[in-house]
Amino acid sequence: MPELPEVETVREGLERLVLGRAVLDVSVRREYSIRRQPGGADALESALLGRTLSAAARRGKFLWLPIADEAGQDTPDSALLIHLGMSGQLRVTEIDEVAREPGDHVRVRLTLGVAAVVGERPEDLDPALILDFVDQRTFGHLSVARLIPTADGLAGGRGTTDPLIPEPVAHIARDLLDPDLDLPALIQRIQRRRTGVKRALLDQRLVSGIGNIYADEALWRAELHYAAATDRLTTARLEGLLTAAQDVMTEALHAGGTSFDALYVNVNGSSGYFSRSLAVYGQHGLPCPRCGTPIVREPFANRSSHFCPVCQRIR
DNA sequence: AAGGCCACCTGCTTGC
DNA sequence: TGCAAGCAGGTGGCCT
Repeated sequence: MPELPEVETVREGLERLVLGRAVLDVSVRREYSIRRQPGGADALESALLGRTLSAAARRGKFLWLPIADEAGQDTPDSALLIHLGMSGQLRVTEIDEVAREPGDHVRVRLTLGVAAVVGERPEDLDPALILDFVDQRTFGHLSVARLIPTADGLAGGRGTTDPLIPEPVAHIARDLLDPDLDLPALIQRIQRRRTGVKRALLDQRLVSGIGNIYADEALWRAELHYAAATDRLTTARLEGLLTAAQDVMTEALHAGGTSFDALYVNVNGSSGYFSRSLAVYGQHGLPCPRCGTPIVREPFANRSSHFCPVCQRIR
């Protein structure tokens, strides 16, 4: 499901709904979903219980919630790290509405305390919440990770000003919506690669957040073939491609953001509103919106590439 | 040692 | 109808 726009939509939902809340209970229903957690469920639980979720940050497709001892304490040194994989979702529900057992695909359930604001009267307190990590295919995962300094000393990602990043995310490059992204440097790094341009777009160590959908959409907008050699692309061409990727993800983010209600943190990429705006992804056999030629799907790196055989030629 | 392949897991769709 | 193969939005690790 989730590429950058979907994960950012989830981050915004978390920022709105769970900040300042304490973790009251941790229930791991599928060990595999916390396979990256050293020490397993016990370690996850003891790292989270009683701690406060103090921010909602994102770089590329990785999300993290820094955890503090108490609301407002010093800069946290660890965070709850979440990757949604192919099919992950987060759902927030008021505890009173959860009368029945979690559904089959709920892999981890957190119970979060009331948002404690000093001076607030009890009747004004928000109710406790359930935060469910739902994941059909279980490629997603969740763990508590140490926060370490960023390589460039700048903010770790969207949603935080701290120059810190979870250790397992340190190798992930800044994404195209990150204000601290160095675009000229990225273009040079791409030109120094000897590979096909789509492989470069999908390499999260080079630029993060782009997945198969937005890679195909950006290549179509920039009129580039997925296998075009990176070391033969001009700076102008690459600027056009990266701008197209920025545009398509920004548009998807705006479309995704509209389909939200207050207590449902959703991930809805292809089934959501934006799927109607896709030019090539999943559109094989349908006419290219630019020239009318039927869109083609070809095997690529154990998945598929969708493109217009006329607009996107190798030269 | 950069580049590329594949396993990891579940469930739905397609085709014989 | 039944069963197998194909397909799905990601990525870490391992091979060359």
